[in-house]
Amino acid sequence: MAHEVEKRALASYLEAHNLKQTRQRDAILEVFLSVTGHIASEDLYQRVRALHPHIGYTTVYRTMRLLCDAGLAQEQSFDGVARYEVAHHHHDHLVCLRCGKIIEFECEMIEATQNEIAGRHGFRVLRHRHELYGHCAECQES
Amino acid sequence: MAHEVEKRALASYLEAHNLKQTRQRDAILEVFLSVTGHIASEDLYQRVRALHPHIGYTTVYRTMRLLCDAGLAQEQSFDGVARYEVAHHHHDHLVCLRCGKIIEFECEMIEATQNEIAGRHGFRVLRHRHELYGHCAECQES
DNA sequence: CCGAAATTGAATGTGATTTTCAATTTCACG
DNA sequence: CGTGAAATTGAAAATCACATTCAATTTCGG
Repeated sequence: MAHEVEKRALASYLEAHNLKQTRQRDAILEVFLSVTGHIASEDLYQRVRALHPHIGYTTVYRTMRLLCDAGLAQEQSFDGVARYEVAHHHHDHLVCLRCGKIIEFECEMIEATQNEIAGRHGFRVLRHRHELYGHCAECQES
Repeated sequence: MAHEVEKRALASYLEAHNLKQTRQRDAILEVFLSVTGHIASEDLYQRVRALHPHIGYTTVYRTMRLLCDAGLAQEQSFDGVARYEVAHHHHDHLVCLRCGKIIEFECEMIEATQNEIAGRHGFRVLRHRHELYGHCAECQES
């Protein structure tokens, strides 16, 4: 059985919050972790349903919120629909407007400059979003 | 009569696209330009309605889309509701999560670094969004 | 095994747009 | 000036994506 680490993380989050371990939550976590990249709730629901026809959209939706709270997932939104990705080191995104491809990037210098600018305005930054929209290499050719 | 430049810009956009000059469009442009900062369609509608009770929400909504197409307005969305600001030199935003204050900033170095990163991935950047969310100076005190 | 508490999921609600469509207005042309 | 084809308006209804309700079901500590 894969994803043991994440399953244990979820289990301890559930226990710590008086929540219950359920087949649905297990199944959704499993499917979510098996997906690479950024997936919309609707798409995730379709995938979950393929394996577990009895699981409803609401449960998928609520479980993703739970996984975010538990720190296992992160919500993004590039175009109005919420997408989830497996939580890992902070990064920003390059989004292709034609094919929808998403590339992650990170840059120490930008982060540092950001904080410097915020400080200049007396701001304390809690989070940020930095997205570059354009055309990826392949899409520029066609 | 104020905002002559913008009115002329709208007029030529309308003419170039076989669209028509109407009282509503004039009125909405006038109100929009008189507002400083970032305004939500609903708020703009309220302001327009105060002066022109006969203008409906739909028209305000559609006109803002038109103004965006014409390059006179720009749409932003920090929290799920669309906001419009007068189009001017590109900049990014600092958003206070408590009071909603929005501060604009720009940084040559970040822009340059962005393009450099995109280029490294073969991306051609068309636009971007860069928003820092946190607490402004005043809100940190309370 | 029991039962209080949490969870599920179908149905319904919500809020912000977005579209429909009949009535009205604009404006190029006669 | 009139006309009429094409664009616009706006009240109402539709959409979309997410969020909540609530009765039935499941979980799990004792």
